[in-house]
Amino acid sequence: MSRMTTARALIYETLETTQEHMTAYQVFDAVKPRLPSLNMSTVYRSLEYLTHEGLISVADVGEGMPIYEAVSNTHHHLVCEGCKKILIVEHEQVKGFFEKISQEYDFTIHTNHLILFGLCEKCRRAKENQSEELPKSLHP
Amino acid sequence: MSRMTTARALIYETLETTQEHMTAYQVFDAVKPRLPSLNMSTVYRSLEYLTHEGLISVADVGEGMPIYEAVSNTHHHLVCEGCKKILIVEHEQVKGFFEKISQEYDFTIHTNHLILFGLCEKCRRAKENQSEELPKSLHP
DNA sequence: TTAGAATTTGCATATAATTGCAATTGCAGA
DNA sequence: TCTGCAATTGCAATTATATGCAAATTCTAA
Ligand SMILES: [Zn+2]
Ligand SMILES: [Zn+2]
Ligand SMILES: [Zn+2]
Ligand SMILES: [Zn+2]
Repeated sequence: MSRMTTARALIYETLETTQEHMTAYQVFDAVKPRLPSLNMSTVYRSLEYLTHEGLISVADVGEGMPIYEAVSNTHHHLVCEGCKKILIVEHEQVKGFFEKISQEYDFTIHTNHLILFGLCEKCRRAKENQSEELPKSLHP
Repeated sequence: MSRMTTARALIYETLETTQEHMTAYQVFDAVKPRLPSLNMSTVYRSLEYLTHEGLISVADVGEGMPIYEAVSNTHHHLVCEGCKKILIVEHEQVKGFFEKISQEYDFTIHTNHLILFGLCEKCRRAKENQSEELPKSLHP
């Protein structure tokens, strides 16, 4: 049977308290003082465990390492590929879509932290003022 | 200016021809015979480049390494966390949602390969026949 | 063509993440 | 409380991915 050990509890508590996205290393740095024996393997394994239990979520926002956060108020993100800004999307805006897909494909969706990439309004405008520069050999 | 080099072109061609999801290593193995000097660093850098150009897409389906594929017919996936099965979702089913979010947040969505995790119908039923087993200390 | 500038590649190295295994810890039952 | 089993952890080693830099390649324009 699986166990909620000291390491796992402290890691979860940290994410829950911080209420911020943290990388595995940030979690390690935050918990280490309270659990000096803590090892990076344990951090990785605990994060995987907590994710699997649905207590935290992990997201790759394309900049370096994946980030983890406690699952409390379900939400999602828009990540701008231009300025790297991360916006929050309320679950309310996504719910309907999930339900539709669930029904259509008879599939229960667990994903609770959707990451959508694209361009924010500012970056889109900035880009419109440049001529497209495709690699030459791919030009029509 | 960026260049469509031999390595990049062969890597893209491989993904385009195969029409399958491939890991970085599978791409390497497939291209190496035609370009013996090929190096894994180049594979990783080329895949990153092609992704950035929007020619291929990358997805982490939770099983081992990320997988790459040519962007041709836009589609998405449902990944069952029980049996690991990967279903295809037509873009038609997603389009409306993307448009709604785009308008609501004034954000141009580029994401073209959405991965949603959950449970397929079979695995959901299988699970319903088990008593939930939460870690003891988290029980209410 | 050919020279020169700019980009990309290979290689070596660094960093991130995973895994096998023995030691430790947590839990259930006596 | 104590005992014994099973799950977890630390550590070392492995694998996956990223990066600095010099050499090679590609492109441009003379
Ligand atoms: Zn978030
Ligand atoms: Zn932006
Ligand atoms: Zn796909
Ligand atoms: Zn399934």
